[in-house]
Amino acid sequence: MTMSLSAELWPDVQPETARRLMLAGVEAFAKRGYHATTTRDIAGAAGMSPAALYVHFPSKAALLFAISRYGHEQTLALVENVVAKESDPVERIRLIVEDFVAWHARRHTVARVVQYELQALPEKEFEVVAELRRRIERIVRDVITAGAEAGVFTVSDAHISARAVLSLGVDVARWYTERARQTPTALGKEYGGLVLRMLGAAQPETPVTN
Amino acid sequence: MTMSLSAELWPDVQPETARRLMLAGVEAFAKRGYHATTTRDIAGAAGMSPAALYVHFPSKAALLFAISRYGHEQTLALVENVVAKESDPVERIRLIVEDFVAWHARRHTVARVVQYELQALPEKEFEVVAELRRRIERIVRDVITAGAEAGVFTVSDAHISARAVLSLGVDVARWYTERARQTPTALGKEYGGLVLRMLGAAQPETPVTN
DNA sequence: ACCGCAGGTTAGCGCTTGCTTACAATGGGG
DNA sequence: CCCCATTGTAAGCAAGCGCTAACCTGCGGT
Repeated sequence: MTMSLSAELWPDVQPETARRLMLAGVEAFAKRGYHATTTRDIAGAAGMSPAALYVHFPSKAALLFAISRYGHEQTLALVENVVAKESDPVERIRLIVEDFVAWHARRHTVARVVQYELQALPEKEFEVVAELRRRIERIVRDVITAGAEAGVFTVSDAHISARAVLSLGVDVARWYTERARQTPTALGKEYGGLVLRMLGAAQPETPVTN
Repeated sequence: MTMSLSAELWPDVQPETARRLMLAGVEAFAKRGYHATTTRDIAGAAGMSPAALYVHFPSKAALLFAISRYGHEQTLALVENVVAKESDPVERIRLIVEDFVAWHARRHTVARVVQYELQALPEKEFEVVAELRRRIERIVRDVITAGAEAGVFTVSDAHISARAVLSLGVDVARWYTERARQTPTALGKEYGGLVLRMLGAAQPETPVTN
């Protein structure tokens, strides 16, 4: 049972035409940036007339917000999921990084918009996603703090460490392309190992897993 | 002997008015993005009429290119400097990261334009800075490879490791602000320690300095 | 058979954009 | 003393922008 990419990305957006517009928007925003993209570009790429966009979204900014919000909710869910399923700080960080990095690689087009087109959001909409971002950062920081207190991590500042961990994941969206030599999953595992060493976690026999 | 920020950033650009335009451009591009910035914004911020920009730059894109090129040349020079002065791979990486991170923090406004407004450059101009970027990445990768062959680093893929090291530095430009709790220099030292652990370098007595 | 509405189109409005043209002021060299 | 290069301005053009008004069309419900 294959499904369209847009249905996979935004399963609960109806109708399918709205999803096609979001997909066209994501691709254009990721490649050229929000402000360099015209509503005609988006509608044209979705195979529709310029005015069709306004049947489904009140403005170009609202389309960006829909994309940005869904993306942030997905990454937050990812992180929350790990914390819910696993309690060991080391494994929590490993899995968070694996999933976070893999998502930013597999969904690098969406991720590029999510991470780098924030500033284009109107103030109110920006505040909504900013709150989601704070929750993500807080979770990572708390896991690191817990690990440090348990003695399994060696860090001088959980704030800075959390930033560094997220930086590694976020920046993947900037450089990853389909032609990369590693699959998203493999890259996630690799980065998981790098991060654990960075946090001074006790090491398994093979320092970096393939 | 104090000097204006613009003279400090671009000492060999003449006349001073051109530098003021570059400074206004940097600030606007960093805050709103290239495409959301108008030539009227830039000229206005520099205290001039809209047409004044075209006395010193043939186009808005040429202004961006001047900013981007200077910035890339500065970071490349930084990295080349370390390699010229130091030969031990561990110290090379430590100093590269310290300087690279400190630059991205201290000059975060310029760095934001350098790292995130690339796509707005016309193709020819983009190719010029892309070549500078490749040289930076190559140097870092070569140092890591040398360290791995000397047995002082433990990495499974120098390509990925170099990307990760640069990611940490680049991403600083995205989140650093003047209100950050660490000075650029302190942040650089902190990140130097994190990176050395990430690369599996043999550790001094205190794993993370400061 | 008819309605109403969701979802689409064509045409175009009012405004802003990057950039150009024509012209003014200033000041150092012959 | 004049000349002209340099550095700036005022005014405005052609194109493209986000968005809207007015209208068309097919279809499920009664």
